[in-house]
Amino acid sequence: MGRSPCCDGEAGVKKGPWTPEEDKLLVDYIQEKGHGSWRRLPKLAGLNRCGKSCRLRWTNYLRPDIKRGRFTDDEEKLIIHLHSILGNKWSSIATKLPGRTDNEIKNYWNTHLRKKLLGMGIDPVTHRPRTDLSLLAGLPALLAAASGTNNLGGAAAWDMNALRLQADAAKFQLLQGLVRALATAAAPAPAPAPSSAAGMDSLMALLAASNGNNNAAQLGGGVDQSMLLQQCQWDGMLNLPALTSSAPTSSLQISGLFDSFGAGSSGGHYAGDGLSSTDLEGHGGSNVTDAVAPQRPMVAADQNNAHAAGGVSCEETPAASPFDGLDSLNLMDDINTDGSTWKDLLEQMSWLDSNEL
DNA sequence: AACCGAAGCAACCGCCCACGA
DNA sequence: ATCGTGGGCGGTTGCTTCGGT
Repeated sequence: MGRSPCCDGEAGVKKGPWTPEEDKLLVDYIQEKGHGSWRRLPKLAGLNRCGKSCRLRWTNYLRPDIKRGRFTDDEEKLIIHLHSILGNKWSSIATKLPGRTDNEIKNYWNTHLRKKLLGMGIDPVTHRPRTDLSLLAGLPALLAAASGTNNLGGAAAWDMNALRLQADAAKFQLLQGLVRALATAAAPAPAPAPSSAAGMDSLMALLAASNGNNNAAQLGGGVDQSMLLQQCQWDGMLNLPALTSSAPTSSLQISGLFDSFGAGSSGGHYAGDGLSSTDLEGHGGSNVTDAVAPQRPMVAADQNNAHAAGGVSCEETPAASPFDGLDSLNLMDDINTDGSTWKDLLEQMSWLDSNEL
């Protein structure tokens, strides 16, 4: 059904950019009498605009409490965090960012943050690592072909970066599954949440087993497991509500696991999320930093992206971060001549999926 | 200097929902 | 219970600006 546009039948109603004179008419009228009925406002204010246009102009641009200018790092992080929970509920997100309008946040998301997340290998819709299995399935051949030359051109190099992001994403997903498996295994036990050391040991054992080789310190590609684990920890915290929604009995275990890991991280304590929409009530206004997402450890791709996009986390990551080692991530080493390593990984992932908690 | 494509953003469009008659 | 209206929302468009060639 719906209703007809408010300006239907109003021939000659002006559209397009507002002039300073129109702005003044609108501001003066609203400040003196309030907006009242938006439909009647244009005529009363002497504007040749439709009411809807007036309302939009006022709420998105002329309102005196609007904060203009560049989004701060904290605002960026908060938007990303809220979007991971609320989705495209821009008005809801805007209520947590005083002075920002839903339209402004929406535009900023579409033009900046969405690209930034994509560049980090994170799906901006699900906020999970991107895993294009069809691409991964073809990865061994692609990498083998790419490794056939030591002189990659620009396009080929770009492709390699994309492939590395996909590879990282696959590992993150695998690790998430392992964390869930660990939490479920621990669920029947009445014991308190595992300590950081105990949790780390258990995960290391699982990772070693899952890796299918005898080198417990490596998870392919020369990536130290503890580094990947912390990456997984960061990612797991961001996605915890979605992960635990299908396994409520183990959510506390998972939260505890992440809590204990997070307590010692350089980014400061960040409790296992478990954040509901009602929890958000306390995260607005001056407490913006209380609600921001945890700092994601940097990987090489992040640094490239942050450099290009004025990233939020690059400068704040200590130079001596253990994740600096990921700069040397070399996926070539992940691939056996027959590509069996990636095949194993994909099989492990499908096993995890078929045993969804 | 001129042209062109990309990026950014203000504004519009159409649908939906709440509410009152 | 139904219908019409006002207002709000998310998605999209198109203009402007910027940077590269």
